[in-house]
Amino acid sequence: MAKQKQDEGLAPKLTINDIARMAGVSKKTVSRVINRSPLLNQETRDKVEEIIRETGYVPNPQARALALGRNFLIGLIYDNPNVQMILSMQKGILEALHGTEFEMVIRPVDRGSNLVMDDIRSFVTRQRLFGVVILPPMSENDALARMLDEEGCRYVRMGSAVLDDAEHMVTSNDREAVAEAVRYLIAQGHRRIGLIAGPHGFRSAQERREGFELALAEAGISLPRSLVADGQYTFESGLSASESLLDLSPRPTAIFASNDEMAAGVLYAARLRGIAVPEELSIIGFDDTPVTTRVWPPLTTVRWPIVAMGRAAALKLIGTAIGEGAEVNEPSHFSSTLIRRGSVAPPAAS
Amino acid sequence: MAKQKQDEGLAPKLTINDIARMAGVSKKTVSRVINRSPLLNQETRDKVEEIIRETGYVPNPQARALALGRNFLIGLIYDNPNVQMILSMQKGILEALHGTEFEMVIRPVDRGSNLVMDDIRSFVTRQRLFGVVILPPMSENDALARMLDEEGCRYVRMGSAVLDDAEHMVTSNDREAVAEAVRYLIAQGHRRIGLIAGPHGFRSAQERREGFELALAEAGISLPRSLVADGQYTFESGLSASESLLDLSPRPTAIFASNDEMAAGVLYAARLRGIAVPEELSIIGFDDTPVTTRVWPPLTTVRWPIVAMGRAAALKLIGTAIGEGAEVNEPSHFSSTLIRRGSVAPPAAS
DNA sequence: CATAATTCGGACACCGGTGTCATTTGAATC
DNA sequence: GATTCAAATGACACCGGTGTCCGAATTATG
Repeated sequence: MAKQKQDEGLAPKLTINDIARMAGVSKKTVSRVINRSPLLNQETRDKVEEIIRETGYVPNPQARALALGRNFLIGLIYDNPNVQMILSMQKGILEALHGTEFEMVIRPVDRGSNLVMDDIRSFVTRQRLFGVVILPPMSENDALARMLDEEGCRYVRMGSAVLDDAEHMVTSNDREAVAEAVRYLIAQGHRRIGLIAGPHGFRSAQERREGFELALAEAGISLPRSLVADGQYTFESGLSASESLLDLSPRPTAIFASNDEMAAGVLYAARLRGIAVPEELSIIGFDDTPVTTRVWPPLTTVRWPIVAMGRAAALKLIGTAIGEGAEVNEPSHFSSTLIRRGSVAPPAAS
Repeated sequence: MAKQKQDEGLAPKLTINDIARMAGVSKKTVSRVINRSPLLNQETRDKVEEIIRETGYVPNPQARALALGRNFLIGLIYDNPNVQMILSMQKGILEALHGTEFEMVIRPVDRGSNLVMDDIRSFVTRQRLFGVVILPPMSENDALARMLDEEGCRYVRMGSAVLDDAEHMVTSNDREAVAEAVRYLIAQGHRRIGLIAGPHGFRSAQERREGFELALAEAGISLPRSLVADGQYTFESGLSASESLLDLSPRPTAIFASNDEMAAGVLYAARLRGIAVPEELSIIGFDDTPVTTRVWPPLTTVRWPIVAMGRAAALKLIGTAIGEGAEVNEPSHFSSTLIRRGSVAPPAAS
């Protein structure tokens, strides 16, 4: 049982009382300065601010949290297997939070577990989170959004389409981005184009699929069921899903995979069978993760601005708090771009 | 200026006073039960615990943080470019923290910025962090450790070797792991083996280099300077560093890259030059990141148990707090294993 | 110039826990 | 049975902020 021996000779922390005494005002007045209360004499405000600056005083977040009944923490909730996306999102959120009093806490949850809801509820209520950012596919869960509303916890949902809840959405337009990618394949001369779809129940998977079908329909190309394979957004699933496509005769001359991991799986499968990419098979992925440039040939893909979206999400949450209360009721919409690398070529003359 | 309208009809949060009233004891007694104070009558303890269980009462972390002058947050500090490692580490830490009252907060810092120290100081003092985990190479910064000591902030340093500060270290033995990998190459018949080293100033880079040299020395193989190239632990640096090695005549028959990203760069460079891997060039990397299985051929590499190390680090920090006060003064040491995939073969007969 | 209206600042309670120290209780000792 | 002592519990201040409400100072008005 080690005794606690703390605070040996540390610079004693300044409190609001110290500042009040030094400024010759009451602590409440200092509090008003900190919180930018409008009903303050400019002189008083200047005086107190001066002292705060000189002393480098910073209010104790724990005390504020207790008094306000709300912590200065932004939660990040995800049940997503895509590490790259998660880290980019963290990066964006941290960028927005940097220099503010907010910190980010993270809660990965088990997709499928039926304790998820309780887990998240206790997460947000115990820590009295200021707000949370929810990543897809969890963000598509309306029950979760309702629960957060009930608990009085702000939230922003990242998504690939505007759901019923525009006010809380930060989105990218996956459907149109995929359509553009597929139009590019068609422009190169491809007609037999395979799709590796994402998992059922993922909104993004559906959006991407719709974009795929849209581009084909525009060009009057029919899509036999055999050219669509189901994947799980993982490398392994992309690898096995592509088997059925590559067994087809005639073989598709191009494959769109609904994310990069699966696209890497397609590439791997092609290699195993000795199919040359891009000469005999063109591949396009989605996400623009680093893997696209590590493999050979580097993969053509769709890039969506994850970091920027993370930043936007965090700003949307804390915007009111730090006094940038602009257009907070609009969904924030981002668009994606096709990144052309080496995995697409015109189909071999057949 | 939106008004704040909170707590509409939420289940009012239970406080320690409620529990005290229900149990017919003082709040201090309830506090003692919560904190497992030893000087409590067993009967009283049981009665209070019973009520706590029934009501599902959870103490307010903000209030505890204020009263104790210490928050229940574990910080993760890194200046490391390796996303995969960071996420694995997060995973390990979160695993250890799950079910406790602790949360994890993250602080990426700019390597090189001279504000780093102040940034971290304000991070740990403002939030009154319970403790922090520091990832390499930042973990090798002794000045940082001293500063944390001064501030009374617990810390654990992840590293590839035990520094002067064994008590706070969680380590893996990179040197021995690399030596084993290189012995494997030698056993396959390789004699001209190139090294792509990590950046100067990284302890892990030095350890890996030493392991490399050790294995060569054991086998009586000399290491000409030309067989060593400097990298930065990035894909691009691996790509360019391997240029000089592959230009050599005679060319090395194998290359050890100090991490997987650079190994992927070597593979890419080989592909650009039409050098067959593994027939004409064997490659071994380090870290066992997913990229090793995405490329062709899949890369032989060294796996170190990052998740387990993250878990160990977090447990080491909170161990005393949750009453598992075991061997906390020992460094926790982990060992790595060679993962054999497809990028190593005996050298072509020359 | 007296009075009312308005603005500004302060006293005090409170958020929900913990530390200190005094008090009560029961058993042990003489 | 009175005294002593240790163990168990409680009263109260305190951590460092914020909300409420009221009084003082300042200005506008009659």
